[in-house]
Amino acid sequence: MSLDGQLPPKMRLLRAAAELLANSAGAPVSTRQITQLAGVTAPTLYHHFGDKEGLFDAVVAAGFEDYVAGERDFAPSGHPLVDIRRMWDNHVQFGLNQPELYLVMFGNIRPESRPAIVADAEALMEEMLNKAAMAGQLNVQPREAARSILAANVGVTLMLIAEPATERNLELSTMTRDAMIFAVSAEQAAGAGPDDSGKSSVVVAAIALNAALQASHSDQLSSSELKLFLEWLHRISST
Amino acid sequence: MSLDGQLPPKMRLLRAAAELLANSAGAPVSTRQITQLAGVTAPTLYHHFGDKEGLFDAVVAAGFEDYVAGERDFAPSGHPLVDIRRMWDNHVQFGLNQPELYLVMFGNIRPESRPAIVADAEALMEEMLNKAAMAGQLNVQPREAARSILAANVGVTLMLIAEPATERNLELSTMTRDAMIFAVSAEQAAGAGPDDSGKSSVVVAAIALNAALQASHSDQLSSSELKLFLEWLHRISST
DNA sequence: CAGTTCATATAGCAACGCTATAGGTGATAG
DNA sequence: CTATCACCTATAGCGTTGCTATATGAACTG
Repeated sequence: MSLDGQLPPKMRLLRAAAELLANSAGAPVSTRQITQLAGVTAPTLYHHFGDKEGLFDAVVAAGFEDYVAGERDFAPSGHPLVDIRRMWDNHVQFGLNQPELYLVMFGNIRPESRPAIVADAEALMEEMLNKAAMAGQLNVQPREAARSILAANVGVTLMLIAEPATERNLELSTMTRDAMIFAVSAEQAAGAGPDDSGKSSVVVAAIALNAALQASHSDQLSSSELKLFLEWLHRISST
Repeated sequence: MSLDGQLPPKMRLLRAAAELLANSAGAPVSTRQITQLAGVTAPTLYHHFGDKEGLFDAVVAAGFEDYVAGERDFAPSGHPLVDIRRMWDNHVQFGLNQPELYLVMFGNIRPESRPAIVADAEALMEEMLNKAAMAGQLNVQPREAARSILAANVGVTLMLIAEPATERNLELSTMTRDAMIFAVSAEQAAGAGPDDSGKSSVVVAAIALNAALQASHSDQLSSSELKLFLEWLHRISST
């Protein structure tokens, strides 16, 4: 251990905190661990950061710099809504790559006091949505859209973090993402008539059979009916 | 102070914890506060609940009972998607009415270990979505839809709780809610926009069938044909 | 050189979650 | 009625937490 390079103690504290935060599998990180790893005693921490939370805020700010930098790099694709998608995915990836850091940033919720970082993230997304709005691709006010999308983004990321890593299904993210983006985008209302050309007759049959399945007691279903049903559905699927 | 009625200490602990949790404006609640208010000493707490977290879990379980009861009361409106909307709103209201309790339930995220309550809430919503699926109103698998909606629901509620009460804008909730419900509902698409913005009604029918078949119990499920059938449906509906 | 300021260390406080141990209470068995 | 035993609660205290009052060293400034 010991980050005893010749760096100033302030830096060593930052790095120690970041490292411990990144590797502490869920367990809380104590100031004593941090100061020990930094090769420094307690008052130094409080001299520079005032607070344990102040130190964490500083770590978070540094992490957020990277996060934002990563965003801006590949941001201007010309299609704002595509950029929003990337932004969402980047957000989720950031959360999954550094869950502890992410939890300090977005998971430390307390009533009536929200972390400053949330406002920053909101502003970042609003800025991007503004471009979409100017391109006439937005259905609602950029600010409201940003808040809404970010809320869903955070919710999804938190839920993914809480899951065992083996079970994590990113489809939860993509599905929610597309739902939110679609909801705020202007393209949606395009051509969807209330009553379209009518569903194909095969599908109508499928729905009818569905109703029959629900209504009938299970005994009445012969295997031949099921076979027929299978055949029909098979034919549908190949169109 | 003192909840020294003649209730058993276990109850007094539960009530003391609930009360302190409800009124502790964001500040953490200590076991000493709880035991003092309950007129009891520390070991009693640990005898009955094993843990501070165990006690909180018990409080949460009680709160969740109320929450679920409130859901089921006005649930069966005949229109599952309407019920989902109510469920969402009820969730948000529950969070805003008892923010501390809510934060213990849904805000206490740790990597790789999610609170049991989340699974319960997910199951509750999936159950409701199953009805929608059987009515052919669903676009995706009920489970995925439930996870997605709940994630957004939690995200929105957390964000609202974190905001100063005076600034809370419930439109954030309604907007996100409608976006999510619309996204999973089958009514949206028909022939909208660029290609795959909506799934074909074939998939909708398949999902409905899948839900219906799984709901009808047992006898048929043992048939190998049915297994094949279900498997095949599953393959269609998860595209 | 004296004075001031900044940065770090010594030592320790109050509060935390939790527990080893023991005492008290009620029901059941002899 | 006594003995036993399981259950419940209290006394006292351990180890750790975030944090600080105070003191010491170093490094500029006059």
